[in-house]
Amino acid sequence: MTGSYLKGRIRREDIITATVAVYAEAGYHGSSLREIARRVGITHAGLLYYFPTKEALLAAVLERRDAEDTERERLSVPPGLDALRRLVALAAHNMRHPGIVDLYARLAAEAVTVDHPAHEYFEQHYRMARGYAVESFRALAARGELRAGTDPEWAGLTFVALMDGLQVQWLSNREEVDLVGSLRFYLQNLLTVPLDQDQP
Amino acid sequence: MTGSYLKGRIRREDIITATVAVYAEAGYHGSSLREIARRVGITHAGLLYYFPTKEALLAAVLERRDAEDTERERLSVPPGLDALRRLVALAAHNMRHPGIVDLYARLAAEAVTVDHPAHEYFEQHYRMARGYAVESFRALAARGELRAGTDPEWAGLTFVALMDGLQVQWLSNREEVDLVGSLRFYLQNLLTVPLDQDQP
DNA sequence: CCTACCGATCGGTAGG
DNA sequence: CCTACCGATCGGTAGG
Repeated sequence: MTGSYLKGRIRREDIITATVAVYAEAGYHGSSLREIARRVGITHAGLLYYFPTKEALLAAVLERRDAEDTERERLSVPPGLDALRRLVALAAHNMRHPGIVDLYARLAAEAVTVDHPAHEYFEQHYRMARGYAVESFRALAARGELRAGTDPEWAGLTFVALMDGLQVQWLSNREEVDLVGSLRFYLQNLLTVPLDQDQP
Repeated sequence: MTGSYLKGRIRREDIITATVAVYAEAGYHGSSLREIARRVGITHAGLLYYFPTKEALLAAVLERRDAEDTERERLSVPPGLDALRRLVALAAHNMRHPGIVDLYARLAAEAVTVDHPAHEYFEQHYRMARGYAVESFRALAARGELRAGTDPEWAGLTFVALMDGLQVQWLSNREEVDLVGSLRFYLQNLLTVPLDQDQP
């Protein structure tokens, strides 16, 4: 039996990987199936054999990201100081994979239009991220580790927005923008305890 | 004499206004000269009589924005607390003109690619904004109005990034995101003096 | 400013 | 998966 499902699964993964790269360079609307297919070494019609429409391909890209996030979530800590530390570590990790940062910055900006196929995805994505951050700040507040008068709602909202805003600036000028340092600065300003430490 | 320069100038302004709206909806790459022309009531070839290429039209859009900013600059205050207040007021003003917020969020994200025709514009734009914010925080620090241990460099960088990040989130969900409140929350957290007050 | 056109490119389909 | 094709749309030009 030559026809193995495995081969097709690998092909799909290859296509999605190439798609992420092309989206990062040109955005969703600016990308063409032909360019993506070229990088995989097939024709655009061949690509459409695996993903029937351009939109289905976008959905697959977002689904893979969700799957990765869920995998990470499984290992993840409950909301709190460690959770915020982990988000900073995630930002540091992203800086070593600029393509992913590119992709999300571009897609998120494109998707603010309600009729964009990824609009709902990002709305939900932001809501989840905000919720996680807000819960973390609430946990800190309960332990008296949040500065007096600091509203966990505001803190969570601004923290998530800051992560995104910093990423766009960092993309456009990687020398002048210290992404991780800025996040740490921001967090430390809200805390009554040191952000680091406690690990031997 | 029927051929008045005035008519042409007005036409150009009309075209730029329509362009801003279309960019906001579709981004630069996603916009077509035909759609822009349609809104002005001419053909796309007619549009190219006024702006010889698609890129020249983009340049005109950015130039007009710069002109408006310069006009505002003329009335503007020196770096300091009033300057930061004014930036918050600008954000509040932008919320009443979502099209402009849309336009800049989308263009900025598109333009992170080095070969984008607006790349240099945004790099310069961010540098200026950061510089203005940093100078403001420095002035505050000199007057002892900045919290102890707060680095003006970090404060300026994060403030500008926060403005941008909040705008994207606000665009995607205008009910749940309080843009101005978040900015005020952030600023107040860095200050030793009340952000408001002092005006009768 | 328009009509009329160009070559290029797009997403998608038919038919194997 | 490919070849071959479709209709639609793109930015730009010629020629008035």
